[in-house]
Amino acid sequence: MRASTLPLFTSKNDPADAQVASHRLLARAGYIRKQASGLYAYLPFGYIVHRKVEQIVREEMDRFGGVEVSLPVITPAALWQESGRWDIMGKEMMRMEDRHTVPYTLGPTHEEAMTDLARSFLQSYKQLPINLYQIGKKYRDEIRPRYGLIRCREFTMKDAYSYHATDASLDETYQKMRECYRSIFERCGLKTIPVEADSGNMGGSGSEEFMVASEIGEETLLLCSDNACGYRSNQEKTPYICRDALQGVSTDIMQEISTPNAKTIEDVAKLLGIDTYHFVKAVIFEDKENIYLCFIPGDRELSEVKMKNISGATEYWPANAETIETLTNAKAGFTGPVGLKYKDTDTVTLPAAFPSTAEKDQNTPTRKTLHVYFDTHLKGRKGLVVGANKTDCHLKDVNEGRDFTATNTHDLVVAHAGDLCPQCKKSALTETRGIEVGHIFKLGKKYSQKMNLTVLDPNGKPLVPTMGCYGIGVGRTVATTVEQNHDDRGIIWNTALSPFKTYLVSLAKGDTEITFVDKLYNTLKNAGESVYLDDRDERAGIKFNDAELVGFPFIVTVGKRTMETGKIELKLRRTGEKLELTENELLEFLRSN
RNA sequence: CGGGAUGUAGCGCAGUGGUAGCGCACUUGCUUUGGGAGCAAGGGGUCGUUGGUUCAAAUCCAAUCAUCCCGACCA
Repeated sequence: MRASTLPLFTSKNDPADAQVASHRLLARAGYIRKQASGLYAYLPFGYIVHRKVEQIVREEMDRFGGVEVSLPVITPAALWQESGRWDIMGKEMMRMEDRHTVPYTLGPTHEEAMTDLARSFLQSYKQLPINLYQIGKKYRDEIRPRYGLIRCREFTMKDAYSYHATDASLDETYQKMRECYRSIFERCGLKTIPVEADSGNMGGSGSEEFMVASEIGEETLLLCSDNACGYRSNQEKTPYICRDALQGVSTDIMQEISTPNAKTIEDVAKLLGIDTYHFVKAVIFEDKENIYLCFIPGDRELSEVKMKNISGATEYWPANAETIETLTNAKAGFTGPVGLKYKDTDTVTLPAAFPSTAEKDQNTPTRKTLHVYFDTHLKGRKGLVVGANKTDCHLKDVNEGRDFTATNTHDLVVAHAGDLCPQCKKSALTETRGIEVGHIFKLGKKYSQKMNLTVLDPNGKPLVPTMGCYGIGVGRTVATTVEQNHDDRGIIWNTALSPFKTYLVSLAKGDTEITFVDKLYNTLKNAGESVYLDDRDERAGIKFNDAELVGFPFIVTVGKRTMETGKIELKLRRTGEKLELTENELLEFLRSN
């Protein structure tokens, strides 16, 4: 292709809103252009790269047993109502109505749509397993789009959904997809870290995220410092294992102490000279129908992800001051597990002072239910300091099992670097930031069940298939590849993703030289080489700079010097290494690279 | 949704009440021509929008929209 046909859209200025390398370079090198916040147009080079990633994904998915289909971008709300997610998905779902005021969504994901398609033709276990995928646009009304292609409101995703008669079959496909994803990212030249992950409100069990390590990553990964162990996990998912399980020294009888105006754990810890580790922190949330009371070690934060997974809560908020006072007889900051007014068991239907605000039919009880959770690390602890459920008072020398009982224990707190690896239980965890580019997980029967997808099993009995779900962000793959492969002059593509393999800089003046360049260009093309000829009427410097900015792997320069020496100059974009080659040597080089 | 900031030419920016500017880009001509050329001459903006204050508003005030940053949420 020639620049006179397929122009460059490079710019000397960085866009003012670009914070990160991939955004800055993709914009400046003319690959993408912003149309609105989180919405990007792909210019010719950008779209070529995008299609190349899609094609790699397609080839590998096909190789590992995927079957490509294409679903509408718009999904009727009815399908989302069937799965129950219409109300659960929050404001990030783009919603719309047609002229008849029928509600739809611009699909943020397609579990429902694909399962609806699958149930239209799946009738027998003999048709399983099947792994259906599509490559298409997804929409999420992100609170804050940022980092160019890394966090958009419209983005292209490959999403696959597999259906299985047995868990063993699901596991087999899941393992294939693990292999498939490794292969995809390797072909793209993208180094990813596969980590154990939380499956969020998708539901399900086994889950692996493919992360790209990056300081701009929006997720935190915890890795075992012992390579032999190899444990890698999303912080959201990582179980907390305390490194030094200290026991409080005192086993004295529990006593009440006055702690006026000491509301935070830090205040009281300072007052008493006791480490926050020995405190019990109470975190209270409520939603329309429930109150969630979580007790965790005082030196830790509650993991809302873990809390959500355990409680099933979706739209909740921190309990307000009145709720806490009514619940505990004390102001916020003095809640503790000893002598809780309403707690006999772990879940209690509260009195009328706690009306449920859920708008349901009259038969629904109008009282909230209290759920009490303890972090496992509180089990068996002695010498604790806890809120006394009395304003300005705490209790010290509190022993679990004697003064209160931690039933309903869960892993509730956020793990951090320095905690013990939950796998080898010997080494400490270290922390890295990461960007998620792919995610595979075992979904289970959540959607197939709710959407009434059944096939007949060998005995002629209905069977609800179990599902897997596998996603890759195409734009994110492009962006993170640039994040990993650039220098101060521009992007550095590998041959698999580069819009063109060779950037042919023509410095030709006069008919002889121009004829020579045209001939070389045609020779390369006829040899099946992907080559971009910069035939613009520009100065050498501009062409060299643009060539390096757009980042094709090989830069070939032809001009007066070529005429004099008979040698063509080849520069390797990545290393900067220069070679002087004859035309045949050049052809040979390109053929083998 | 909370906190902060910014909207002036295609892009990047200056302009604190008195005739709308700079760099790059763009057009034309001449010179130059292997690492972002020089000279000359040009074109292009109802200063985000609406309202207010004022003899006078890009500039002050209000509202509104948009964009960006920090936080909470998410692929």
